[in-house]
Amino acid sequence: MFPPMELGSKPLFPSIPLPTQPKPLETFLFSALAAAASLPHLHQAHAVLLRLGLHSSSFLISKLLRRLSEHQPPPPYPHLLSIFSRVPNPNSFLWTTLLRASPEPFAVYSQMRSRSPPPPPLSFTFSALLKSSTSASAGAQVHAHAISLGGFDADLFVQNTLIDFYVRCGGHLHSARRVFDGMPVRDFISWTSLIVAYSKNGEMEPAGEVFERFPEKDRVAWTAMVTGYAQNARPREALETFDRMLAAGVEFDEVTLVGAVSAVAQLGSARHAGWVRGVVDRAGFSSGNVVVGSAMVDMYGKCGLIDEAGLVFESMRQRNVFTFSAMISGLAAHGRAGEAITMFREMVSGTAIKPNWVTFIGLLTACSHAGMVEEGRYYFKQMKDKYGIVPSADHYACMVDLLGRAGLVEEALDMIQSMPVEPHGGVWGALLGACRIHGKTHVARIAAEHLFELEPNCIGNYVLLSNIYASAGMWDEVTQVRKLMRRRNLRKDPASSWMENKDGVVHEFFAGDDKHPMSRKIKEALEEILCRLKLDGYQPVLSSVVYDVSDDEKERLLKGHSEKLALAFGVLTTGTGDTIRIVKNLRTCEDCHVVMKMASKVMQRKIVLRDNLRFHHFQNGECSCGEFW
DNA sequence: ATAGGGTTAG
Repeated sequence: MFPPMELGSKPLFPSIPLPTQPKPLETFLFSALAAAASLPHLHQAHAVLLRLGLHSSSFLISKLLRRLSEHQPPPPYPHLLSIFSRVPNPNSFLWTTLLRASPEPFAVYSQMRSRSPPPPPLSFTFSALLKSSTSASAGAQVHAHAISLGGFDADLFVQNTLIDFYVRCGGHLHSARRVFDGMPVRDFISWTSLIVAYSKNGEMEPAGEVFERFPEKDRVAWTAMVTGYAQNARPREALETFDRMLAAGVEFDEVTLVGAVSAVAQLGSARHAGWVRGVVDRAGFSSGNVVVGSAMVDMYGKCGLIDEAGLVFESMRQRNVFTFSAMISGLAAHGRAGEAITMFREMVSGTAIKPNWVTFIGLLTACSHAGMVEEGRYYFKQMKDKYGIVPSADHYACMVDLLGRAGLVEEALDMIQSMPVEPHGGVWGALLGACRIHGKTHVARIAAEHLFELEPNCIGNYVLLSNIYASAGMWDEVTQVRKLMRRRNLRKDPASSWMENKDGVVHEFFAGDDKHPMSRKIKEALEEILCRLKLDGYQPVLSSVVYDVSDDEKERLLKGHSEKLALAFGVLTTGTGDTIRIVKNLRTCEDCHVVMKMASKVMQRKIVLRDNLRFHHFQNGECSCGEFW
């Protein structure tokens, strides 16, 4: 398994220049070990140590073990142990190195303690034990033991590790805080660890308080705040913090930018995307860092600029499974299933990158949004058989969506009833969505019953069911659902659309509202647009209204839909060649979809509409979704 | 030796 430990004919450590002044042999060999570029190099180095009779040096052997265990995958533990066991009197440092590499660090620790005299543990020894502790009580025992030995009750290193440990083992925030409060001396790492402790538990307010109290905020602490807000779905605050950091003159790095970029992705704002791109470019990180690049691919996809995402993807020097998955999901969200599939095929045949379960979510979503049932079935099977990925409930949700959208609602129901994992809300929700498209009231009732139990507070499900009944003219059932909503004290999310004008001001519109300062002009502009569309044959799609009212009233309600108001506002406030970008919080209706298509042709405008789950690109009377949404 | 990083469905 291991290469023969013999000296080759090639120079051993070509990257290490010979010392100009003679240095002690051990020091020289130590730096050679540190720089050995590959596993074979390390094995050769080991052979040299053996020849020179230095295999008993704790100093050198611990470096060797350390370097060996850094490799992926590391050599098996028995191999490391055999190297270790040739050292007659291992020191604390070497014991700790072995302990870190061992599958059972506690066993190694007790062996170490049973020596006579026992080598004194180091801070580093306890941090290694804490790293491998999985329960809070195990960690607390290490903590208590360290204190009982004396000399560690105020050890900065051990205490810093403890803060991190208490959070990692399941959010024991109070214990982490107690350690922090009891520290006589704190450094950057103590402060940042506590900030991260709160933010990993979704508690950004206390995180912010600690941050403000920290007198010497450094780059990492600022980054922890930016990232914390981004990871807790608070993109505005993430970007505000990033702005403050720039204003304070603190240097940022790639990690900070990743936080900022992912915040912009959540905002979905094309203007912010352009801004953060500029920051990344000026800092010189545009194509050199896989993580920044992958985050940018994702960001552009989520901001509606899918072609820009493709350009970033192409320009990257390195790509990994995150990069490909982000690109595939982006293409899927923009209805470009063919390209998503091509990208997947290129990934599996043109690179050594293995797809993971997230990659398949993107790929299956692409198939389902394009109605490519057979392709979807094929890749679902491939995922299991060829890549050995066990389908999760999320994957089943994609499959139910795929079958259901394509009209195979009964087959989708069968799949749910026979799937080996417990279906969650996403799975039943996909089925309910399919029932809405295909008017399947019977299956809808089944799906809804499960959803009302799994997600009793999710309003969307009730609205969907009531709309399905309404479309079928089952008004008694509609009343029943509405009563149930009232009983459970649920209120409908108002539909809204928004767009950002050139100055970055976000204008939000609600159905039928006239609160916008330009409301009168917007309504006039909309009337004019609709008139022009009618000359081209537009007829309002009255079935999009799910209330039992007269046709005139239906037409009036349709005119109030928020995305139409946003469209009129866009026509009024942007230049003739500009793309109009609208975001809507819910699914868009048939009628608005028709209006957008026709407007894109009649007014010669590109319109990008993001609804709650995907992008529609309207151009020349057609939509990228191919009528499948 | 200890702190901050990207991809996920309805």
